[in-house]
Amino acid sequence: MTANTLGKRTGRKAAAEKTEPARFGTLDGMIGFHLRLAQNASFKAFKRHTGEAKLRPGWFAMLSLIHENPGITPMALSRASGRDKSTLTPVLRDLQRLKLIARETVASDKRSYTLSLTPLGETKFATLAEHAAAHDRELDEIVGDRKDELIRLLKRIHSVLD
Amino acid sequence: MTANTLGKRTGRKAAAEKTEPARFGTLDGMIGFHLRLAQNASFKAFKRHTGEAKLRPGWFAMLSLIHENPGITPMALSRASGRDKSTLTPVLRDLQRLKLIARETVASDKRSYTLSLTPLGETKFATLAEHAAAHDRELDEIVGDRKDELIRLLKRIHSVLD
DNA sequence: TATTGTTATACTCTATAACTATA
DNA sequence: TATAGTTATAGAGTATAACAATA
Repeated sequence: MTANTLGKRTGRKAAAEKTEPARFGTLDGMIGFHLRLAQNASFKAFKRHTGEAKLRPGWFAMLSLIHENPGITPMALSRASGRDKSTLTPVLRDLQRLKLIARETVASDKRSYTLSLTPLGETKFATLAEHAAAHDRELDEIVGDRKDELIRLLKRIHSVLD
Repeated sequence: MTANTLGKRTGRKAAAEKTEPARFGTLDGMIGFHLRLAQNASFKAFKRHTGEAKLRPGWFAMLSLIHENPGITPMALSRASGRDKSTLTPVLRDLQRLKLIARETVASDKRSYTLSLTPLGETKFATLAEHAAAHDRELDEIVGDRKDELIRLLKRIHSVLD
């Protein structure tokens, strides 16, 4: 057994893997498989970038959508983020506990309420956006000039399948 | 509030959403965000295709890799599937309990063992592969002739980041 | 009757750390 | 010392179903 002389380097796999890679077969031509691998790798990289800033992965999209759509309701947020409404409750509770978002009752519908970022939330969002941007720049470098093409395809997958 | 007259159609969002969509802002240009949405949509579609066949999402890649690489060890499987070795243990236990895979001790290293599909495992794999292929054909239709390009980009994201 | 938001519950995928038995 | 595999534990993301309040 060829020993691996390299230690683990903060979440990335050892560079010089001596064992020959496995064959992927039909898996190699499957979009779904590579989608999962890429998303997982991106997710881990995102945590590397934002972990220090105490940014929970699910938070950034929420803060960003509320920032862009002040007065948005949880239901609209659910649709925009592609997550079930029930998954929003704990996230919004956490964000409010941290005073990053504010809820306001809406006269026209007493069941619902509107969401907006507090000044503190805006400040925090700006910081988080920098980290997220750094992450996405890393992705940008990888895909190069095919970025628009890639996003277009990913959007289409989401909109057609979901 | 404009009422939505359409019922839910097995996991897909209502077609004619009357509420105007939210603005995405910078999120719209972020690869990571769309990667998550696309992967999630693909995952849900995969479950729609394979749910009847009792195919747990994580199983197909495992069976496929063992099928393609008979005699592969758990560690090699871990690297190939992009999952930590500790996450393989319960999956392999389940697959063995169902008599789909077989373990064999390897003389050269008593710590490890090799994996292969049983005849039953091969049969089951063939069935599952059909369902998975149906799913991927759905993805193929969506991306059209950009499939190779897409897979190339996804592979690069995975290999560079992980 | 239908919808909004909450709660309860559960499932999947994933990771880290500590452990054993080897190497 | 380092590696293979297991176990224990935890966290993130997600979903469904039932519920109360309101539309």
